[in-house]
Amino acid sequence: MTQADYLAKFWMVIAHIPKGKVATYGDVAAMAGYPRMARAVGRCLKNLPEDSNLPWHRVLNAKGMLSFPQDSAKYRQQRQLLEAEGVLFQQHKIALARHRWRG
DNA sequence: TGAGTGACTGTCC
DNA sequence: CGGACAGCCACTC
Repeated sequence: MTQADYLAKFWMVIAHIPKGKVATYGDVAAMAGYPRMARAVGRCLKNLPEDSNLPWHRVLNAKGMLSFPQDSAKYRQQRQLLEAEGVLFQQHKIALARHRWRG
């Protein structure tokens, strides 16, 4: 197993998250077959090129919150993309129970 | 070479 | 509900 192996799997899992649904970093890692590799998922997204068509905005942390400072451009961008798909925010949190994707 | 860091998490107070 | 903590692993000094 190499780094490229799970990065590729994370990519695939994320690509399969349905519109209007979300998954946590841990979920993505587990679905890809690498439980406890949440951080690796984060790294994966961090390295994503701007022009990738990966729905990276559907991935959030276990608290149901975005992993960016709330006053950052990234936060606003991700939140807008999610709301555009019908994902509801309660203050700064998402109703995970309602939108969490079960592969 | 080793310590610090980070788009993280589950468990245990 | 929140805070501390130990796993986790590639990357950067």
